[in-house]
Amino acid sequence: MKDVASAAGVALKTVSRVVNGEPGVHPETAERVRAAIDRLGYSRNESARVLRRGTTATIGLVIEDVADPFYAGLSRAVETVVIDHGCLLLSGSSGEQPGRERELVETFCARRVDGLIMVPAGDDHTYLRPELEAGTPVVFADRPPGAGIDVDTVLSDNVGGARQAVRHLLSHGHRRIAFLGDDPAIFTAAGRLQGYKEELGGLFDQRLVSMRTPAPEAVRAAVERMFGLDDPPTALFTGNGRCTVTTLRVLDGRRPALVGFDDFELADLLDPGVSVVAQDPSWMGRVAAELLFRRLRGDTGPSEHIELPVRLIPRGSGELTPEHL
Amino acid sequence: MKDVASAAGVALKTVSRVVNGEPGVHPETAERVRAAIDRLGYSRNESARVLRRGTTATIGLVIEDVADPFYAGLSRAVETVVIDHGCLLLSGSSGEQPGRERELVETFCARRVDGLIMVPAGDDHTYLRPELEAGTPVVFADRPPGAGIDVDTVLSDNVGGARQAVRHLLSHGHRRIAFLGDDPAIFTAAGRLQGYKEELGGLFDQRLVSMRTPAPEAVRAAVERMFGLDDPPTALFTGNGRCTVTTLRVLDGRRPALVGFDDFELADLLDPGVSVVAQDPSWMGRVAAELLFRRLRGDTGPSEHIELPVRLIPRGSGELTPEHL
DNA sequence: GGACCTGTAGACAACGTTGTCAAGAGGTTA
DNA sequence: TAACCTCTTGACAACGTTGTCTACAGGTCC
Repeated sequence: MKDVASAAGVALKTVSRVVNGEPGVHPETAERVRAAIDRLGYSRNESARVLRRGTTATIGLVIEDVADPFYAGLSRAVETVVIDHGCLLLSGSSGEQPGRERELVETFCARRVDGLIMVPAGDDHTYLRPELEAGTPVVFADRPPGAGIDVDTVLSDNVGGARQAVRHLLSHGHRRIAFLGDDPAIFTAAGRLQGYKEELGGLFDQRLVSMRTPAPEAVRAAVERMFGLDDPPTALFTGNGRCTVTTLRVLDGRRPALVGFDDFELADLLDPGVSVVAQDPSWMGRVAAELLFRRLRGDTGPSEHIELPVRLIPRGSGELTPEHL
Repeated sequence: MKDVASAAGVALKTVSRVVNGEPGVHPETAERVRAAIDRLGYSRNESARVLRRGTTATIGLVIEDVADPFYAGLSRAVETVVIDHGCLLLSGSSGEQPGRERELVETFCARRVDGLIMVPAGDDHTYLRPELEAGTPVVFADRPPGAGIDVDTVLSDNVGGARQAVRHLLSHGHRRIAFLGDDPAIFTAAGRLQGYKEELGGLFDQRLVSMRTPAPEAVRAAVERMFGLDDPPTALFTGNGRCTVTTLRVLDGRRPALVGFDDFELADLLDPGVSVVAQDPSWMGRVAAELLFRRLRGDTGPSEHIELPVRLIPRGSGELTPEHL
């Protein structure tokens, strides 16, 4: 900028004014400055600007894994909103490790992001307190913060969605409905288990429940165990996209009725089509990002807790009856 | 930092030394400083550090769309390498729009990213010249830069992969093999078309080729047209993941042999399993990122042009014979 | 002609770091 | 005792912006 100024024969501040489109510069002078800028290939140093202005126009996003389609969709939506607001997105994947989550958040904060959107991996977020007190808005998506932290949150209706899935299977005559879910330490998994239990009521049977990381071997073992029972399940409810896909792989010819939580590409092309309780990751991302920008615009109302509805999409697998087996 | 210094009763510079783990600070003093840091919840302002040091420890990544599984996988791999090097990742999706690509790159450069990895959307990258001359390393992934720009590039073997696919279908007795690809303005699509033509030789028939954005209606129209011919195709080669999936959707009962470029989740669960020529997006991301960091460590050798091999995975659909129809 | 605008331009400090240099305390060597 | 070294510490400038304040020229109003 200094070079541009001397090249154009004006003061530093005048260049600054031109670059920022501030008024009070003679058109002719501005033209001369712009010419010098082009000639020198100058581009403003954002770090200095940030330092001076105190705002980075950068949002941090912490998710579990960009390579997971659910979070990829969420990311894309967040990114779109962020860019529409003239900001940039720093993102990182926690890989479901609380330590990594915290590292990412702290790194983002050291870089003075204006705001933070996170899908937490851990359940202790007291480390956020200094940032929150410093006024950095934070929005939690998909899962709520741990105890003692109250911030804006955007969740899916996990309990309701699970109840809907189970009700659907019940209405098709099933009484032995198994649940294959993720580790119950994960908020969403716990909520879906709760909905499953609530809707099942007296039909609940602990032997038809398996909650663990959806690794192929673990799921296979659980499925084998359940189908080896005297009264095996006639229907399955799978707790998330990964569980659904893994389960489909290990079913291996068996054709129980099945409803999965989370939609996934090609669910309609399988035979039978896979009925799912669909979340909308883009919607979640958009809502979270917009909430964040409302805070950045100065909204200081009490923290919001939004629950997005989910939608059951029948495609065949969830409409199979016990007689079909 | 100033506050920490006065709280600990030392000079600014001493705090700086402690924060950066520089030697020459008495352990006792350092302890006092660390206590003050904890007490005040201080965290270093990275913007100021960047301004002073001139390096941002930030890498920019421009891709086509994070929500596309191929780019999501690539992103994740890049992110991992970047974080292992103590840097952060700024990312953005161009949505296949050259203008957006350029905006993203320019914004990243204004923020002084240390390096840039990009999947280009446009074919004119002369705008990168000032940055390249300023010494910012850039790596192109998946597609090469436009004319006049010579930088490190990591591509898949598009021509070879297409030849492999076509050879596979030929070897199963097919002579009427259609190609459903993306817009040939896209480098990868053009390369795959070329491989298809080369391998097909005299069997090439323009009527069996459709190259356009894989929108459902367009693909459906192309498929209907081809199957309405007097001598319809007995096999299809689809030019990328999106084309493959869309084609599967519109085939609607017809069962030609099929090989797709790009692997996708669940390809094995469809009936028949979908044979594909698989790229490895993680590998591409990792290679690109490692190349970039080699440049950042000072490697100034001539620009590298890496071509990653692809692998044909037979799953059933590509092994159907014409007689099967 | 003086007071008062308005439009344009520049001087200067400040943002929070870090690199450079200098200085004081204390010990060792000649 | 002087000269020299090491260890620890601090003063200060600089990074490239932008906000604030001031200055000047020219016009308008009384």
